[in-house]
Amino acid sequence: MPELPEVETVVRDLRPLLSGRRLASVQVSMHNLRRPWVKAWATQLVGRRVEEVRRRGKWIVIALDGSLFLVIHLGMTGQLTVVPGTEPVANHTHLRIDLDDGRAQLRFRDVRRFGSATLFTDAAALERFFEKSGLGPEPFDLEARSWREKLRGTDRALKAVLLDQRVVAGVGNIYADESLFEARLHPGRKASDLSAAEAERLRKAVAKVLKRAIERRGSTIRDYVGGSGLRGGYQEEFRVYRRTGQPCPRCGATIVRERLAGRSTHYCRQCQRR
DNA sequence: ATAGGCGCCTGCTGGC
DNA sequence: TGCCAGCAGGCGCCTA
Repeated sequence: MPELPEVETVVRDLRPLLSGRRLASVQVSMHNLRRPWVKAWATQLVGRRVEEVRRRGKWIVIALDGSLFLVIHLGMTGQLTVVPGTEPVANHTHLRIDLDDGRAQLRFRDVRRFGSATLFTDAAALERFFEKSGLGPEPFDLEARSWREKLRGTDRALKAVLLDQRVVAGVGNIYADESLFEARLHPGRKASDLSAAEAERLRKAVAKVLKRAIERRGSTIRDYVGGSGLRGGYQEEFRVYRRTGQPCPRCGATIVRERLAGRSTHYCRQCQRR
């Protein structure tokens, strides 16, 4: 699911709803997510105050007082919302945390359970976690020179490079395809073959596409909703993703789909030449 | 060290 | 209508 624009939307939605609130009772489901639940969490979380809600790549970080960090990844089908506690509990809801206003509840729902929730007990441990995964720079902070060098240093296909969270954090299958279309680059092009101008075009395209998608509150194909349950709107602006067989908005040629880097990849053969 | 493939899960869609 | 293959916003582990 959720790539950077969706996660950013969740974070922006949750920030005013969670900041300053204290966590009350915690309930976890019997199913493990990607990582098993740790029973001790429930007691560790109770009474903590939310100091900050932020994003790093596709990770949501809820910073609590006492240097505790609840870190959530939405995987493919994760939903993190704050709803009235009286709202019926949807199936596949794995975590519920009551807030101290006595009415609202933070809920984590994840049908496919590819998501995760992890608790870090100090800032250094959280930092080590991101470091160990090699999480790359945020796309809006990408420095032109290091980006160019990074591309020059690998023979992999552009599609694979964009999906690699170590190269740039937050891009997934939708926005990789949309960015490559915006930059008029074939997804199968070898990164090392790009000219400096092409590399720069791609860097700008990624930022432009992600920025616009955030403005539209991300893309909802099936499961994704923002922090207050609202769907996204960027799917209405897709130019290649999931548009196989339809005309290219730029040249009218037919959009094709191919398997690349193990993922469904959409592009225009006319505008995106090898 | 790097790149590719598979498995983890559930649910929906389209073809027969 | 039913069945089954294929597909889905991701990532981590295993191989070569």
